[in-house]
Amino acid sequence: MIIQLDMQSDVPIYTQLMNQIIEGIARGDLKLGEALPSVRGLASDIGVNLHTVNKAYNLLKQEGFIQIHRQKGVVIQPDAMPLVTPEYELKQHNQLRPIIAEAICRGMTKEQLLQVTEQIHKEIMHNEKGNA
Amino acid sequence: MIIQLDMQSDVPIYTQLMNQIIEGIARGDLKLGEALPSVRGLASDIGVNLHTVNKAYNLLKQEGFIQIHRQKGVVIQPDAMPLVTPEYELKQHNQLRPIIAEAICRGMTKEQLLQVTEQIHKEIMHNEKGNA
Amino acid sequence: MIIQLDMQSDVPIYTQLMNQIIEGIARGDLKLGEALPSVRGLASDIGVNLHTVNKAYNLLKQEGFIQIHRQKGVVIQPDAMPLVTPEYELKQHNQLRPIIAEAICRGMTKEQLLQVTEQIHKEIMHNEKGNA
Amino acid sequence: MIIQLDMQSDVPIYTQLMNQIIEGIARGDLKLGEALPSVRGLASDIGVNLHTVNKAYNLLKQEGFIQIHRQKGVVIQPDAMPLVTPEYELKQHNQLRPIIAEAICRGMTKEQLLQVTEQIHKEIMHNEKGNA
DNA sequence: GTGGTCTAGACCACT
DNA sequence: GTGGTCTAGACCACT
Repeated sequence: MIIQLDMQSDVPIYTQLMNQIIEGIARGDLKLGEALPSVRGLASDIGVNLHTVNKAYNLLKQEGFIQIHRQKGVVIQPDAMPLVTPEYELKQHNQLRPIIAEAICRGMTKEQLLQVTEQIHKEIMHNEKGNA
Repeated sequence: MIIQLDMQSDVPIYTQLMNQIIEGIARGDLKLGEALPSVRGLASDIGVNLHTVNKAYNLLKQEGFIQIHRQKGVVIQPDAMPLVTPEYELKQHNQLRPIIAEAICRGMTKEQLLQVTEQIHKEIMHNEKGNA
Repeated sequence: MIIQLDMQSDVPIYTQLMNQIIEGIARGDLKLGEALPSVRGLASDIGVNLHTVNKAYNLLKQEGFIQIHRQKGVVIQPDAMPLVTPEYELKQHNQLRPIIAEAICRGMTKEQLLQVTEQIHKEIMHNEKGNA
Repeated sequence: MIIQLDMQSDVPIYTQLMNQIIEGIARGDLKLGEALPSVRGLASDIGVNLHTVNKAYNLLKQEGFIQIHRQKGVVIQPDAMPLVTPEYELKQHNQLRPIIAEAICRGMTKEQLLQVTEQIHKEIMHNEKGNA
């Protein structure tokens, strides 16, 4: 999978990394149980410090997206993705709310908003290679 | 309008302030041309640093949501809200994408995602006092 | 509160730090809502790197023992300590089991084991200064 | 005796192995003088590295739980288990202390703590096949 | 070779 | 002044 980072962005690199990996899973580029590059391997590939990759991996592990084995390395969670918990619903709500509020201010209709959402959903699922 | 801040959150206070004001406009609590409290007034009202309110106001001005006059003070943009520019569309896209990707990972269907979006849209518009 | 670290121990420093703070709360030396030293302050006080303190603080925050405010600094969770969750019970069980098994091997009776437990409990609660 | 390893756990495998064998002795599944599988045999049985089994066996030997003979192979210490030495008491104390401190923080009473200890003791002794 | 821990040091965001 | 992020580099534990 190709990781694309924007070093100018004010989104922390480790967050961008997490997002890229999560999207990789969503679109099926990364299959459940599939191996990810080692911390040092990925770090040197994308030209960032090992600790930055480590932080991203550890947070993904905490949230249940990946497993880290001390010797075998890192794999996408083989059993099942984390589910929609109440905590997640709250987090998602808090993330979406200001985005939707701004859209309303700027005159987007509900229909336009839903269309954008659907469009992004399609973009992600489009290259989908089938993730169980 | 009542400002609700979460001092525990890791969302910067100035960002929360911006979000609250933008949502206030979206729901019609804040009308076009309406006066906002002075920097000092708001800061002491909600118990935050002067610089924090200042930063929020300045960013809102930059984005075109408010006007700041030396004499008249701060008012919601009287003429018209900023519109849906290509830059805004890009920003919105970049904000929504990782949220939608995570939702897909966790097994939310497109329909559930649209429902959540519609639900939040309704929440914001509900207390609407008419600025459509 | 005095922090005592054993630099020779194979228990990671950040874990020792966590343990010391948790025991400080247990014995009432650290009251709910009380301020803890800043990351850098504590690091220089006890002669370890800032990142080591940071890791301990962040894990304690994750588990709900402390709150971290970006500017105000670090405080013991003011509202209430984390409770006995099923996850915690499992963790505790897994920690205690091998300890108890070894004690049995070495010929300790159940009574002796309970006595040791009670003794340590008393040691911790002894200097207790009253924690709500 | 059945060895149960958790490859996901961050407890090192050699430690898990040691714990399982010690618990096997505690519960009487492994009798004094009883033969243990060879390093190679056990390693291939449970699918772990030779060195891992070796490390576990060597540490168990150091602590006096097993004997390793060039010819006869590995046996549970035939004469008597290691006893409660001052060093062991110190180690046990250091292991139990942070566990008990956290339990106190989370609001467990002394009685609940003793109950958990007793419960685990019973779990281990229950399948006991007599080596009291 | 893998991740884990720790250090030293820098710059940034926030208030 | 506070914590957050990132780098460069080292040694260790585990297999």
